[in-house]
Amino acid sequence: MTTLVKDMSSKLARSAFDLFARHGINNVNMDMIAAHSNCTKGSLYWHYDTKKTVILAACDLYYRNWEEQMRHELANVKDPVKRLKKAVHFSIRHCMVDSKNRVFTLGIMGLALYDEDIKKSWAGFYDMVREFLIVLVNEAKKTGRVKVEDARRVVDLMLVAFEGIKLRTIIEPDFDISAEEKAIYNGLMEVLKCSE
Amino acid sequence: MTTLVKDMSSKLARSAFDLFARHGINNVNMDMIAAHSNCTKGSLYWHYDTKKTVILAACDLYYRNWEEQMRHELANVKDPVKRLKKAVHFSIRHCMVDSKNRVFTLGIMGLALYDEDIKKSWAGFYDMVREFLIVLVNEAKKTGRVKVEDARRVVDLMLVAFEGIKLRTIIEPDFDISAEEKAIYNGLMEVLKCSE
DNA sequence: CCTTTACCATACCAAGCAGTATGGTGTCAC
DNA sequence: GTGACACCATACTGCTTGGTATGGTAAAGG
Repeated sequence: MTTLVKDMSSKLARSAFDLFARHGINNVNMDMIAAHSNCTKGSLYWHYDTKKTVILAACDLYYRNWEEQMRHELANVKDPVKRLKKAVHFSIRHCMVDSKNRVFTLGIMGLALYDEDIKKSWAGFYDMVREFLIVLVNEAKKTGRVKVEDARRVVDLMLVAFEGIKLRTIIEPDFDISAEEKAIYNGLMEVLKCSE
Repeated sequence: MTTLVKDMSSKLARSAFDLFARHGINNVNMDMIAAHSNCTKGSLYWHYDTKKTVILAACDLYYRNWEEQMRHELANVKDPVKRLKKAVHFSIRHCMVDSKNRVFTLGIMGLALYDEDIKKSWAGFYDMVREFLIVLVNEAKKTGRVKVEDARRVVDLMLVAFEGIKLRTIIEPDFDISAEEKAIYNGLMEVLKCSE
């Protein structure tokens, strides 16, 4: 029986993202995505040419979600130093502590090793995040309360440490990332030359 | 025609490592490994039960190689601060700048996402490296020339930044890691509170 | 000398899964 | 009312690749 759904593409992408984030991208097949979306594999292929296009749609969903929530976090924050701190806090909570987002993005990194399109997709998001944080660091620097010579350099270092901490959760199951949130925040802020 | 080889297991592991390091682990199949080793797939399976056991053997080879070369690097270095510096320098050259080792270990990280045995193998190596560096930092601290409160904390941060920099090479093809070697070294030494 | 090990050449299997086919119905827009 | 779109149920294909089978020979060890 036909079930017409408005914005079916988005619904499928969201459904796919949920499964990818819960089980790991490589443990999810197209049959599972169709079943989880309450439609048939034929319908899924009506909207998406390949599994890769589904993965890329899930990526876009993730990027959009990050932007939207980051904008919301900083909406009523005027002070540049506070904005920077809140941005880092949010990133830790959203991309690291949130296990679904963490599992998804680690899976994307794994795929980026072998697939050019997925690599470019992630690189685009990574660049966007970096430029965004560089702007925040430069604004904080203008206040005189943050002593940073090269905003780009400290943001780069902070971001690689950030991704490295996510990797660490793969190999250390006992690494309680929620409990370590404050220590992680302090470590990353120190890298940004912005410690209390 | 039979070709008997001494220490065939090691030869196969080394051959496999070479292919994994050159093409990426997921792009290498058992037929390729047999061909590259100048033997048949039947022979390969005589020595190794599964592809996974081949990968784990290649890991052990990598770990052994790291230990051996690190020991060699520090053989005639007595000064604790010099030993720490040399260790970090060597790690950058061996695990990051060396593209084969970098490709191999990134591939292992990708597999560790989904396979418990590979995860444990890598975790074991990671722990060994960490404990080793903590000892070096503590010895350097004793000289009074390195101001570190918590050796474990700074080594952890340095290691996650290290792994994060490797990830960055996946998404930034123009990131010339050899050219950046000095900047990377300086950044990591700063994290270790050991900058010049 | 006999048994076991260590290989060989070659074919084969299985299994999973991405992706396609097909004949259909319901919905929507004009 | 008609054509295009958006789905359906179900079967099917292809294909890659890990892993196995089989009957063999050469080398090694006792």
